[in-house]
Amino acid sequence: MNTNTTILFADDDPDILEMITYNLEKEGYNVVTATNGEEAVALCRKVQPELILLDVMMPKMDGVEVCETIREMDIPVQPLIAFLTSRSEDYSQIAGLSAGGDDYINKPIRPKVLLSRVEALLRRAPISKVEKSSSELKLDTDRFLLLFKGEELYLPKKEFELLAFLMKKPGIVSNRDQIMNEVWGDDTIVGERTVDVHIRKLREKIGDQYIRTVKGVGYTFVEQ
Amino acid sequence: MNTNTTILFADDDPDILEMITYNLEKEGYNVVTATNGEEAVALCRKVQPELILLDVMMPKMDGVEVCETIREMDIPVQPLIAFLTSRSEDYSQIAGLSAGGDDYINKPIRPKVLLSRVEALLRRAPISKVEKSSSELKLDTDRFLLLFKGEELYLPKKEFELLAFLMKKPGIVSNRDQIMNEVWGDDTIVGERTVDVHIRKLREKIGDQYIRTVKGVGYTFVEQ
DNA sequence: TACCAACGTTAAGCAATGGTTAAATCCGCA
DNA sequence: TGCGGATTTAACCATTGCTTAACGTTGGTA
Repeated sequence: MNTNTTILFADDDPDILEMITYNLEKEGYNVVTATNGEEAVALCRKVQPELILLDVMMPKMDGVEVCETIREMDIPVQPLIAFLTSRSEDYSQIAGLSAGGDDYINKPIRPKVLLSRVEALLRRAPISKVEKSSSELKLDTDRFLLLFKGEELYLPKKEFELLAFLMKKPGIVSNRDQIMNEVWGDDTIVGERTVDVHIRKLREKIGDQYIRTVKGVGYTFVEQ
Repeated sequence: MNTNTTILFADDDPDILEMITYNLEKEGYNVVTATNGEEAVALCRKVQPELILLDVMMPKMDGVEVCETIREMDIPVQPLIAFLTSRSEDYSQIAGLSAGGDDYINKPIRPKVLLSRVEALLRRAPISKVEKSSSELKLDTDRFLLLFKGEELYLPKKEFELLAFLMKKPGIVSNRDQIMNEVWGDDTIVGERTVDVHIRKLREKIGDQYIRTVKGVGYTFVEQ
């Protein structure tokens, strides 16, 4: 059975909450529920679920916000996140997935469909989920500071955002376009050398070993 | 770009085929198309795509049958499979996903939605991380590095892409035209000896035993 | 054996790319 | 408005990696 798998389910409708919980528990999953976004974030930190089912429209914090918050959280294993929504418009789907979501399930929810989907999501989750943050270097996005070898280092905004972006996907190579879109925004156009200069300033502060250049491709954060 | 990612797209409607192909290629994916189920299965075996987009209703063999056939195939890496359908009934979704599909996309297809979905699927795909192959030699396409006898080896872009291309179809002989089209692109024309030189540099780094020359035909990656 | 085509090898030149630096500009703030 | 740090640009430099050309080697074939 699925007794080792914890699913966090967040929805503001108690009827749906109850129905889905019943169905998931019948399959042997551990289910934890939240009725608003803030509760979902708190519970995620506490129980560290494998999968989160997020209603998009919720009080306090909507699903997309919750997703973004969780994706920036410093937790050992990032959960899978699937959105539930009755809105089927394009923009909603894109907003959800680009916020770091893994799937999108339309309301009204049919238990059997949901179970199939949950199964498919978990089946595909990477097996080796031991994601360790480098011990010497930690980013505190709330306080906007960098913990480097025990000391607190305040970085300028752009440098901080650039480092945060790279650290979000350690090991994965991001190209200049991706970096500029994410850190500067789609509408801002800056010169080719701008990124380099910020990379240089970061390397000046934290050393060369953390950011690797992949020529012709981009940059990547290297875990130590 | 996504030049290392091949997507097989199967649909019996040539208009949809063209539109989606255009959009995927714009993002840099390699797209291979089929107009019926049997063709899809044959092409899957041949090109070994990372992702297959399957129309559910097709002549000869429907999408679900294709999926089942592929999931039973003995290929080095099982592709991700997503279904496309205009039927949104429950039974169809469940049939699709329990046949071993990874996702379900409703028609009518909106290009932007599809691209988000494709991206989300590939982002999380365990198979695209470390290419399964000989124990001594592993390619990590996200990190742009080669794991060779336990050590990390950074290869220059072209060498990496060339090796990735060959390793994608171990045992299958690729001729120079195929290699140049895939690694260099259709529009770039380089001399005959260029490929040889890159092959040589690769052999210098990983030894002669992995890449075999088939005179008059091309090169092939040899599994150890 | 002599020839030819195909592939291998080498080194050199060149183009692309990123690194570096300093100066200019921007921007918030008093 | 002027200051100071942050950001961006521009110009130049260094390095890497790509390509080519010239020549060497091999293996098949008449």
